[in-house]
Amino acid sequence: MVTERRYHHGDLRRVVLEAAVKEIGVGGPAALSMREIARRAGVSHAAPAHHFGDRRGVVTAIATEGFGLLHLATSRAASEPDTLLQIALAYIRFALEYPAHFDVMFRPDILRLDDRDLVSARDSAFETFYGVVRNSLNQPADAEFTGAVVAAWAIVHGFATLWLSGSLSLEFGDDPEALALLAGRGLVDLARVTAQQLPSEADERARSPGGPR
Amino acid sequence: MVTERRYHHGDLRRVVLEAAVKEIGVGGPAALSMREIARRAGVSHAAPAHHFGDRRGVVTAIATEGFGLLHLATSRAASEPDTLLQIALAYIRFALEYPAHFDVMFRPDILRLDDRDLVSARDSAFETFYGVVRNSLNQPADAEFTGAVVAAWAIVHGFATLWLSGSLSLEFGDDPEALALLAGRGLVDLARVTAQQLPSEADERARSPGGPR
DNA sequence: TGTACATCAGTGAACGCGCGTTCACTGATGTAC
DNA sequence: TGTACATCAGTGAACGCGCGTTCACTGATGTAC
Repeated sequence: MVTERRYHHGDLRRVVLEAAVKEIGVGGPAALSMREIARRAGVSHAAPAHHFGDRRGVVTAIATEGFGLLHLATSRAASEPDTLLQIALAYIRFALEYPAHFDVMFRPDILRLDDRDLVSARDSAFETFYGVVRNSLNQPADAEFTGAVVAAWAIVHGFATLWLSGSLSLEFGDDPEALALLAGRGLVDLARVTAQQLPSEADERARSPGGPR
Repeated sequence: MVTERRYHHGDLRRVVLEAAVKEIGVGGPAALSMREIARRAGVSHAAPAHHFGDRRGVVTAIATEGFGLLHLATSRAASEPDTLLQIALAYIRFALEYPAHFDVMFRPDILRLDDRDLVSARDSAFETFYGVVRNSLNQPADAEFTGAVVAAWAIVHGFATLWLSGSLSLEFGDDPEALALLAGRGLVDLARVTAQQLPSEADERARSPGGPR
């Protein structure tokens, strides 16, 4: 642990990122300012610009890191026997453990969407997710696969988002993991009713946009 | 249509709200400034404060209006025969039709969470949602009901959020309603697998935080 | 091992800008008599 | 119908503040010879 102040910081990039993450944790990505980040990182206010250009650069770097972490977490889950359940829990755990990263990952308005590293990290993470869903179903047709992926993503993403916004803990207690499992069983009950109310597969196929991509 | 400028506007509250909604549509709730709202509404920059106090006041009013609109939309769906499907579509349609309202409704950090009107509008909207889910299941036990409500909410909320962030349209086409129906069927496939991977009901009940509230 | 030089990382003063807030004001409206 | 007065809604100038950006600078590091 080097605490003495040197002129050349050596690891300023890392420190700035961590400061930004903390700052987002406090005031959300909206309130993020380069001056505030610098203050938190203990460097002059112009220093962060050296590494990231501007706010967008910082946020994009955090999002990229986030997709990397998500990829890691979901990859691990992919090797468990109960893959589908484990990857769902992994997604939710990731969001709750890294709320600032998660927040920023889905905000196209404050990201450099065309950033190479971001795109590549995002793609890796999602390929893993898609792969797990596909393998969990039994040789799914394309439309079936698309629907399942979107449904799976929506439910874990929705759960994480609602929990982070405080909407769930307000009414359903303070143990997210237990509630997620409860929701998993609720999903089964729900699907039974949904199956009866959906238009027939033929109707749906006629309306659908086709397979993925 | 009165276009002449009068000193007393008469309906400034309404106009300010609409200006704020448009502004949020452009730059997100983060970038919202009272000066910009006033500019858009065509009044002096100090006028909006007269009605709303500050930014939080404006945002809280928009969120309140949003919960009112959601309540309206879901109430209508509640009287359809295929209630569960209809309320899900209603939720998603609402979010996509009023993205600024929807955005703001789940941001505790920029709302006056204890605002009476907000709380009451929110409660009304959710009571309708809960009621529909409860009625759709067959006399559900409390834990079953909680799980189903959370699952239903998570999936529609997740779908809406992902769609609005552009994450879904990027890979799955440009027709949200068709994709939502596809996801509905995917949900059924998913539930089949999930049912096998979940811990037993007994295990789950032992872990669960109990019923709602 | 030493020296010269280019490059890189970070500093700190200065700037102009848009913001929220305050405040004395003015125009419009409603009410009492 | 007229007048006086209180109240309300909106104005516009002024303020201080934090921001991003720019720029000449300086300290540290790496490399060539």
